[in-house]
Amino acid sequence: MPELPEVETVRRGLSQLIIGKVVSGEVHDTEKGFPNAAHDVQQFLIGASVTEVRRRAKVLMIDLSTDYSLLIHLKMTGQLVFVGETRFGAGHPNDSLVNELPDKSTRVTLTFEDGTKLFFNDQRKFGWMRLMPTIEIPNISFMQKVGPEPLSADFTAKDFIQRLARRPKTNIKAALLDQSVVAGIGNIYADESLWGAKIHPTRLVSSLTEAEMTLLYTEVRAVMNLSVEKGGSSNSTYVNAEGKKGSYMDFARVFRREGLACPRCGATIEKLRVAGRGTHICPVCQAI
DNA sequence: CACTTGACCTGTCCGC
DNA sequence: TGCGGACAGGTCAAGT
Repeated sequence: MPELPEVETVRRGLSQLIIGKVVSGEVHDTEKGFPNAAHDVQQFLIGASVTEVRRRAKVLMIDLSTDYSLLIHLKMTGQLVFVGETRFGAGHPNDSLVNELPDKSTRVTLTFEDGTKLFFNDQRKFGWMRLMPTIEIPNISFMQKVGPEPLSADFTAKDFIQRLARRPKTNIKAALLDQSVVAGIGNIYADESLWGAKIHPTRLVSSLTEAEMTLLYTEVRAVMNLSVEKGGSSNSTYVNAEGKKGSYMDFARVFRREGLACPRCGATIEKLRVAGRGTHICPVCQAI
């Protein structure tokens, strides 16, 4: 899925596109994609207007005037695509989506009173959308355990080091992917950050020096900030709220670049398996 | 308890 | 061209 930069890109897009819109009675869903009781949908979604679009870690929250929210996790292949038939001109990438959506991956379709639509698509069906009272969001188990936002101004290197210290016997890649340590890092940005800090992904957290962890903190933030700026990374399924792809992969230094030259030292990038995930490294820069 | 591994799904790509 | 297996940006439950 979409990691923090991709979800943030979707959030920014949706903020521009759907705040103030009113959900009409035309809501289509599948049991898997939208498992809320029908009476909740009727009472708290239909007729509600969108007041805010928020993000915490990789979870999106669409707040409604009924004091309910739609919570959405895109997991690996989820998309939230807004289609406004009159909003985009001919030739705009969104234009073709008017006729392409819904498709077989569409799990939920929301229609607004002005005729525009929001599609929740998910090829692999790992993602979810859930309607719940806004005030109860902080109580769900994920929100209780999720770590700090890595790009927030008050997240410091000291915080990062202290939180890593809670997982001393695991490898650093698994620790970065652990959402209770820091929120929002996924497979792409874990690899990119470790390359930036010249740390081998199988190194145990307890073996890292303070200087290495401080550098890793800087790299995590730099990589995430760059990706947010570039609209995230796109493989085959990720698109933003307007159905467009992000360009971070043009800037990736190791992720999915196995067999190519390391941009720093020229050695050949390798792919291995760490923490059950495909992992990309420069064997020279990131020697154990 | 801390940590690792499978399961959840569908689609695509790669080797035989 | 067909078929089997591995793999894909995440998270949780079950296993050691």
